[in-house]
Amino acid sequence: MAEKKLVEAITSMSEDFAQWYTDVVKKAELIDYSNVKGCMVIKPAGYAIWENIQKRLDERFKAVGVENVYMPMFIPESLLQKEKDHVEGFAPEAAWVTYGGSSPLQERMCVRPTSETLFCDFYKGDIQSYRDLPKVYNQWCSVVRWEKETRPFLRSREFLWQEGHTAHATADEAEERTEQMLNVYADFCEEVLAIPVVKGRKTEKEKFAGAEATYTIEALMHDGKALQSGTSHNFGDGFAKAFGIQFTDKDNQLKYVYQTSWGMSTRIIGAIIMVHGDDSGLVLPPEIAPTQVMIIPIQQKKEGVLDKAYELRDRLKNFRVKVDDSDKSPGWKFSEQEMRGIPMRVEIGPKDIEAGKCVICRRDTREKIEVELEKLEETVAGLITKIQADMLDRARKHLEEHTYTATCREEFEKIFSQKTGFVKAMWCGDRSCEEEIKENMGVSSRCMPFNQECLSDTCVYCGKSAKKMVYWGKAY
RNA sequence: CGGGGUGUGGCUCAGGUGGUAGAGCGCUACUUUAGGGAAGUAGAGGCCGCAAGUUCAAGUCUUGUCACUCCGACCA
Repeated sequence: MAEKKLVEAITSMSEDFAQWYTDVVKKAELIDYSNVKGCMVIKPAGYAIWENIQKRLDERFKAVGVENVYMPMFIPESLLQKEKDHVEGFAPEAAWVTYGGSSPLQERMCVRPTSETLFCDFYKGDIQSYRDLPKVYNQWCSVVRWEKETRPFLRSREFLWQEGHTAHATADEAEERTEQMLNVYADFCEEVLAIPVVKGRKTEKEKFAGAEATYTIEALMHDGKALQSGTSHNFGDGFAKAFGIQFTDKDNQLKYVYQTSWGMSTRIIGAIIMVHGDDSGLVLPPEIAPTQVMIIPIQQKKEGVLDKAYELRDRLKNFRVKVDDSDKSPGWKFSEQEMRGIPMRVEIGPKDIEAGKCVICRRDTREKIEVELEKLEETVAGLITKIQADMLDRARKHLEEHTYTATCREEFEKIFSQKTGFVKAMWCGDRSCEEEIKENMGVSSRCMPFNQECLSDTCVYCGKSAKKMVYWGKAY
């Protein structure tokens, strides 16, 4: 966190975290509010981040055999209704199309809130033999959920995401794929976004509508609230039975397929903001930053300064680098670079040129480093790696320092009344108990982590015998 | 879906008891500046969210309506 706030336009985190978030989103020019309620205009700076996320995630998908497709954006009502739990889960927030031009439709269609039903309908006709399996498809698209309260990136009525949908011959294979994709997300978050996550399984109450099991990665924001950052669902053969997706196996028996789905959305940009940002604005990990280095000329109208800046840019062509040659003052440009979260800037002015040096300033620590011009490339390369690693370390430290343990109800309630973060505690496994915790304490189960520990023998809330260790927290 | 708040230049807002529209910032041009949001001069920009009503006269009063926003419940 920044010690000193240099830009007045951004509310400090400690004063009002929600306002800070909005200020950062606006000042970094990631989005603009649109006149369409609950929808946002993603501006170049924001969309470029999403493009990098797409690129880096998509290459990881391809490496594990995923193929991209595109499905219709409309779902006829009858199709949506085929799986009972699924309809109940999504109908309340569906947007309906009832007219085509001026004539009413014979059957209304919803704008996809998610595409399980479309993939199932397609797979039903496309899969006949075990030779057609597995299907490992993904689509990049937008979906619509009629949210009542919206916030940039975290919750909007339309958002961008990818949704993977697979079909397999066996339950084991489906389970394997579910876990594999969760790991792809977790690795992506840590290695590319520098966001450490807790991997685990959702409780029955929190799982996806229609799923047999939902796995999740949970990240912890700066204010101690949790953000579900990616999910992977194992559907078993539930959807296959509802939609009649059958294939003839090697033994000439007709069988139902086993399915999975998994997704990550633009919401993850909210996580980047709230995990790494500080009081001066956005802080982007170099791996995902659309611009990694901003070169800022000082006294740029002096002979040779701009030329030198362009020369440095050309030397750094292996990185994503730009020169801010606008007619603003240097101080303005510094602030601008910081609000936008550009990982480092290179300051170059007459004094530097004379001394054969430049000044590099890291965005994450604001440390200023004097660098010999001959060593520019290697210094920048080193800093990119260093900043990325340091950001992950700091985020991990924050996660660890805000993860508490409770073994009795009194302790459990005390922690949440005083602090925000994750609380690890044992749970009996009863839905009613979980609901009571939500009701009385305002915290939900985030996940049952894969790394289980036995903290005690009894449920932290009701005292019955404990079945699972759960991460609890307030969530976005 | 329940509760609160706000609508006046691009943005943030000021406009007691009704009298015909203002400031700061931003924007445009020029000049001087330049190592942490520089300064001067000159400009451009508003049927005051919308619709009725009261009145000689409505940004201001009445009613309705729409939009946005915040806090809860529901959700990625």
